[in-house]
Formats: sequence, C-alpha cells, structure tokens
Amino acid sequence: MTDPLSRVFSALADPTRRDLVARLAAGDATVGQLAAPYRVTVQAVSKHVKVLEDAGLVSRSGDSHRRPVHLEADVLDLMTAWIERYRRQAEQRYRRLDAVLAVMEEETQEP
Amino acid sequence: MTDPLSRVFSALADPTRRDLVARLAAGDATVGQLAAPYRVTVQAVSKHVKVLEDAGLVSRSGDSHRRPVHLEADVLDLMTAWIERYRRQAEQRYRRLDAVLAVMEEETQEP
DNA sequence: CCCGTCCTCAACCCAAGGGTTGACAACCGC
DNA sequence: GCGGTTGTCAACCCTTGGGTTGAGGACGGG
Repeated sequence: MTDPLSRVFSALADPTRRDLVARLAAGDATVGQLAAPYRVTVQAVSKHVKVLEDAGLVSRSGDSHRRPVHLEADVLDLMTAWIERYRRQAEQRYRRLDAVLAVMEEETQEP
Repeated sequence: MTDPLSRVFSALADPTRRDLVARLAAGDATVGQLAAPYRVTVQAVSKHVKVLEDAGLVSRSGDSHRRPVHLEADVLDLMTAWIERYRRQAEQRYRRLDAVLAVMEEETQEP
C-alpha cells in the first residue's frame, strides 16, 4: 500500500480522521486541541495525525515542539480527480446507452 | 465502521478494488471476467466485489448465478460531496486570510 | 534553571483485512 | 440428466491498524 491514492483513501476511511480533517478545514490546530473532544488518548490522536501527514493531507511546517497541524487541501483534488474520471466515464456509457435505446425505439416505430 | 462513508473510502483504499471500479466504468462484467487479469484467485476477487457491493459502489441486479457486476456511479458523488465541502471551506479560509493581509498592507501604506 | 505541559516513541493487545485452499451449490450446454 | 464451468461459503494464516499503557524528550513560563 505504498501508492499515494491508497494512502489518501485509507486515511479518510476512518471517522475520527475525517472529523480531524473537517475541523482542520476551519483552521490550524495543535495535537492537544485536536485531541480534546475525543475520548481516546492523545497518543491515539497523534497517530491519526501522523497517518494524515503520511497521506499528505496535513502538514506541520514549524520545527517547534508545539507546532500547529495544517490541512493541505490540494491532496483532496487527487481523489476528486480519480473519482470524477470514472463517474464521468460511467455517465457517458449511460448516455450512449440512452442513445442506442432511442435509435432502437425509432427503428421499431418505422420498420 | 458501519457508516456508509467509511465503507466507501475503505473500499477504494485497495488498488485492486480501484482497478475493478475503473474497469467497471467501461461496462458491466462477470466475476470471472473481472478476475481474469489478476494473479489472485477468483475467490479473492469475489471477496473484493462483495466489499464494493457492501459499500454500494456496485450492484448485481439479476438473481442468476452468472450475473454481471454493475457500477453504481451515484455513490461516488457521496465522496465528492464530502471532499468538496471541506476543500471549499479551506479555500475560503485562504481567501479570507488574503483579504486580511490585503487590509493590513493597505493600512501600513496610509498610516 | 527547572517544573509542568505537550507531544512522540515503543511495546503490546485484539480485531479486521487480504490472501489462500478446499468443498460445494448452481447454472449452462449438450 | 450429467459434466464442466462459475461463483460463493468456510476455515485458516499472517499482516495491518486502531487502541492502550508506560516512558521519555523538548519547550515555555516562572
């Protein structure tokens, strides 16, 4: 599971991590702030943040100890690009099928 | 992990399953046809298809034994909706930050 | 300078996931 | 109706993943 897309999808497969992303969309935050609302330990949240970081969804620019976690929204586009590609392809198939059905309908009406 | 969004993200976290989706976007196919290109056993592919089905990404309308697997593209919108929501929110934050910086710039120029 | 706070690393536990083999049910062609 | 093809179920292996506790490292405010 070394490919970037798998990491991103896998990172967002967890509800806690999706919640982290949702909250980080509203602004940067430290690990402590992020961990506060949950009942899990700070260590667990730290792990989650690391997973998000490895997926490129999040960054911590500073080298300080109490550095804020920052959402990297660009990576989200990677997913949307993948998804949209196949959604559109499938949609096109439907349209083509509709066209075929329309032609068939026409042909039955004038033999 | 019972929530739909987690299931969808988790389903697409696997490269093989993403490939299945990609191929199904081009048209329906049976499990056998789907399994052919891979080196894993048919049972493994059958499992993958079941995961996609549980996530709602795929359906098998017929009750026949050799029923074709069909991509349900609508579910992909569920993900895009989630992603876009937070991507835009983050984007807005940037714009607001830019606005603030612009105002600060202006104020320094006319004291 | 030093104490408390904040965070991470390490080791471990248990559940879930992807893979395999083996058996078996259901269908199709004949 | 029978034999081969096609797909799924079941049991099992091993790895990954989320969680915990325990220890320890690095700052920051006094």
